[in-house]
Amino acid sequence: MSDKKRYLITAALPYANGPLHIGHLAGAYLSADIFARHLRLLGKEVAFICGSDEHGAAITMRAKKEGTTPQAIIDTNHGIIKDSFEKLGVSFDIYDRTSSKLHHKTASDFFTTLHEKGAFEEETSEQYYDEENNQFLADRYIVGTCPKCDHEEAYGDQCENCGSTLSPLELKNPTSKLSGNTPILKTTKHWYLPLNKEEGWLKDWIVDGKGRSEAWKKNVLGQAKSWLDSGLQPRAITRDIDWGIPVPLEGAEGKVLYVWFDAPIGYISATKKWAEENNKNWEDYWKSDDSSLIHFLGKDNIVFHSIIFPSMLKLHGDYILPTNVPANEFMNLEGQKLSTSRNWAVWVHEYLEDLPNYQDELRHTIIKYMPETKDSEFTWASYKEVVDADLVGNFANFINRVVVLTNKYFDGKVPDFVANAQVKDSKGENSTAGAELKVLEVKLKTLSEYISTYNFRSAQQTLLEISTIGNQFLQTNEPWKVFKKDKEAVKPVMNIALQIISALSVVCRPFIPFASDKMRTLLNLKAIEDNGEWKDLLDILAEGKPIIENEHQIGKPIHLFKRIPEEVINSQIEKLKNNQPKTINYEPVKKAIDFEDFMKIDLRVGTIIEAVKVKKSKKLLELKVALGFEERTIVSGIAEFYKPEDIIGQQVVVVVNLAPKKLRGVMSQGMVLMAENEEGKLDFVHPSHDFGNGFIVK
RNA sequence: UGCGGGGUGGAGCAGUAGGUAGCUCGUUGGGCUCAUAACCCAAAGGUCGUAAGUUCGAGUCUUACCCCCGCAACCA
Repeated sequence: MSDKKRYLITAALPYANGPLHIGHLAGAYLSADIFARHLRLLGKEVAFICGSDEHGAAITMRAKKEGTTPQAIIDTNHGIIKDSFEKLGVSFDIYDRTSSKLHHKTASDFFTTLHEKGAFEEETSEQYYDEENNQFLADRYIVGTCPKCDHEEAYGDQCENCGSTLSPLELKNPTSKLSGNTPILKTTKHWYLPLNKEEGWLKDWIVDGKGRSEAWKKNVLGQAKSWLDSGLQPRAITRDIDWGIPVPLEGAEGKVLYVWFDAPIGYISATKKWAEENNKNWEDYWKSDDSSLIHFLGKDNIVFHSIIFPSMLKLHGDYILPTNVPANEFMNLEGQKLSTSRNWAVWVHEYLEDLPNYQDELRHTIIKYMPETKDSEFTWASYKEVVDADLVGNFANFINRVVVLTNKYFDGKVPDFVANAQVKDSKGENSTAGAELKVLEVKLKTLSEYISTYNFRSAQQTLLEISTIGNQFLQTNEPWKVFKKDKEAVKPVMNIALQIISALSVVCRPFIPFASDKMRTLLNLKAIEDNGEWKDLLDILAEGKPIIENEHQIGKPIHLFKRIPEEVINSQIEKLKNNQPKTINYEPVKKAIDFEDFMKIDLRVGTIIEAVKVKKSKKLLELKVALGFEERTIVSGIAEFYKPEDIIGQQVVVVVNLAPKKLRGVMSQGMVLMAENEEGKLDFVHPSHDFGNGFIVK
């Protein structure tokens, strides 16, 4: 860890078009929270910044679809998200929003400064415009016929049939996905950030590590490098929509800053607001070499935080560059990708409602399975397993044992610490109280080191090792046996055990803050103010002194955690499976065609007689279809839904006069008709009774 | 197709700078009874995706291939 005086920690701004789910927590917020809490406990100056990202076309479209306003959408979601973070104990110093006045001004000024420095390029071009919706169309909202392979549903940026990269202007018969109409061409002017000019120093900085004080994670470097290697392109930073921050230039009416330009500036405006409210100077955090800037995010945001935002900061001047960009990969849920549209997620606000006061349990499980190096998975079964084993059996049980024994034998008073008193260590070897305190000190340092180097899973494991050692320590010393014959000999044992749980009450805080508070109450110790308590602990231990004083009176035993009943996880799994997609987007009806056009298509009934998977492809099956008068080889993209052996004998409808087309090296002579539902699942279209082959369908 | 990540005992994962293969859960046996049927000890179980190469020595480096996941659609 770069040992700086001040730390500016950001977590990616959640997009306010939906609530928060566990994937978000796993991606950025819990790691950031652990990191920030740890630094505060070490007595560092910390600003932990986040807020809602509230601009962008997706929000306006959602508003249109739901018949409401963008403002209403962001107000609702900002409220839910903010509340979820608070209740879960994510300790932002400020959770701001990009629709705020201050942010508008900050982003606007930032743009102006860059513009005055001549950092942008202007370019006028023709773009498709949907007259019904009064807006320019993003590439993905235009479909048409591919100029290369005549596939009829190519997108504005790419044809999924032949894989070629396209521009919307190349498409034949372009159609707006919004209205189904043919869009018109309009000229429009946009400002571009010429990232290609920044390549030089970015390479030095990212690839060679020039001017960086910390090693970056492998996945982050990999992503950033691949962007650099493929050559950076100028990126448009303005858009023709009416929701966002107006471009502060003459002749730019009706244009706004593109969200990814305005969003990261949100970190700056939020810092300003926080500084104002707390009597601090925001520039100390953003413009001083004493400060370390660390961006936490999920992998989809790597390019913005490693390349684009640093370029913006550098071009603006005065700003420091990020020390590190610790990005996590993605978390899956019960074997499947999290998906907002399919409602396949554990929503944080729903979790908090269903399982109130189980915040630490969720935090612990997500940290345990945090996708630090690769995608990981959350299952309710593992949630129960981890809570029962780690939190109940190991952690809380150890604390409970100590508290019960102390109450039983010494009326809840801490017996005296004697440094050279004889005790057994966790392995059963002879040791002294002082030596055992050293063992604890070493563990605390290891734990601290892991957090500082972004190894949060290892850190959590180290935390649990401390209570494991505690459990072993009790086992080898057997105070319940010894007490019967030698009360004095039990005193140093219980003292050490109490030292350990006192330390735990502090160092567990970044992970399970609610338990930390309960432990302080239970032990009758001063409430933690997140201000150097961990450092104090290490200082005391370094002097060989005990953490909790002799004769200190602790409270009565309580259960910090409870086992998760089987019914709870069953009902959660049930709930997940019953979730239906909330909205269905029906494809717009295509343009009318003549009867003659329709009759050009020759459809026939056939039967699949052979099926094998096409090598090197995941979607394609090579089928042999009997059509009566002949047999055809047809390649069909159904491998994800059907096993080859299961579809032999299946009757199908085939387009027999479609021009042959080579797919993955196999010539396909026709097309099997399939119905596709909103999840993209495919099913055969076929006669409802066994029918001969080769007959016409009309 | 381009790019990123990965393939390690039954399951889920660690393996940092090449030198006896670790952890959690599960399984089996034992111990303890202070504790939330929690805790502690021990055992069984792996040719580290495949093939070749570098090396005295490779899970760890090189090359080829096979397989899985993700990003290339403003969902961390």
